[in-house]
Amino acid sequence: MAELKTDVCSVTAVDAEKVAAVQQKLPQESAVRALAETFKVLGDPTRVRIVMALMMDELCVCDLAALTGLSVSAISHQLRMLRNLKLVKYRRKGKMAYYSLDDEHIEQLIQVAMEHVHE
Amino acid sequence: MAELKTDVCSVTAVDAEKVAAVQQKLPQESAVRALAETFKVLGDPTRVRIVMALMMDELCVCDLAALTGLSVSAISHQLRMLRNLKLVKYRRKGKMAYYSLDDEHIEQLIQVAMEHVHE
DNA sequence: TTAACATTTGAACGGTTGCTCAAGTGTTGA
DNA sequence: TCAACACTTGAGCAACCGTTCAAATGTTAA
Repeated sequence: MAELKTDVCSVTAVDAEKVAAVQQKLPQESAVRALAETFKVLGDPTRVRIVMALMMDELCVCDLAALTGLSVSAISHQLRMLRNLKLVKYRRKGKMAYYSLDDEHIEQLIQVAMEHVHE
Repeated sequence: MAELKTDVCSVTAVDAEKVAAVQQKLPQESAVRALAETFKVLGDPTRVRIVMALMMDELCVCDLAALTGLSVSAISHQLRMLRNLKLVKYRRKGKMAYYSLDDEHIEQLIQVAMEHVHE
């Protein structure tokens, strides 16, 4: 009865119409992955602290290290990740690298998530 | 010159005033952790698909398994996580368990994150 | 040029995560 | 009562993550 590629798991209670309708409206693979990546990068306490700190001020790597109590190296690794996902940007001034947020949506995300955790 | 507990990493370029001001405004440990947990649970393609599917319709476990191509067991494990974080709820009807979203903020989060990934 | 320094990078490590498989729970209908 | 079924749960395993440590990069100032 299952027309799709897998009847490996022979589920009989599937509401095929509903599933087909929903499946059609789901964004494609790549969009889902990009969405998950964005959330994942915010899914770590250290990176949340970094982002929230940068919501308040522009800060250099060692400021962030002092703020979090972590090593400069650890912070740099995390900043690279945030940079790759386009959540933060930085400007160089001599030896220093001053980081700030790159996207106004990020503050919104933090805001809405705060409302969720506060029930 | 560093007055705090660790001068392990003897950073000299820290802007102490800025750091102190930001640190004071950062939410406390537990709030940061709760925030990160919320993002982390959305930081996986399978769970994103589940949540987006539930934005469109109420679905049972095997509907979601069919939708994603994963095993019923895998879906159930993920639903437990979403349940624990209060992102989804369910009602029982006989043998079936029908899942739906538990929090209107989740849809907002997905919405805002979509705007971010679409540049 | 050289030393000092802010930052970045790569390797390596323990801990975590997402899946599968097998077994368990509880409901339905014969 | 019993088998079928929808779902849940626990163990186990490979892949991934966040940190540290050591080394590299690139800038400043002597």
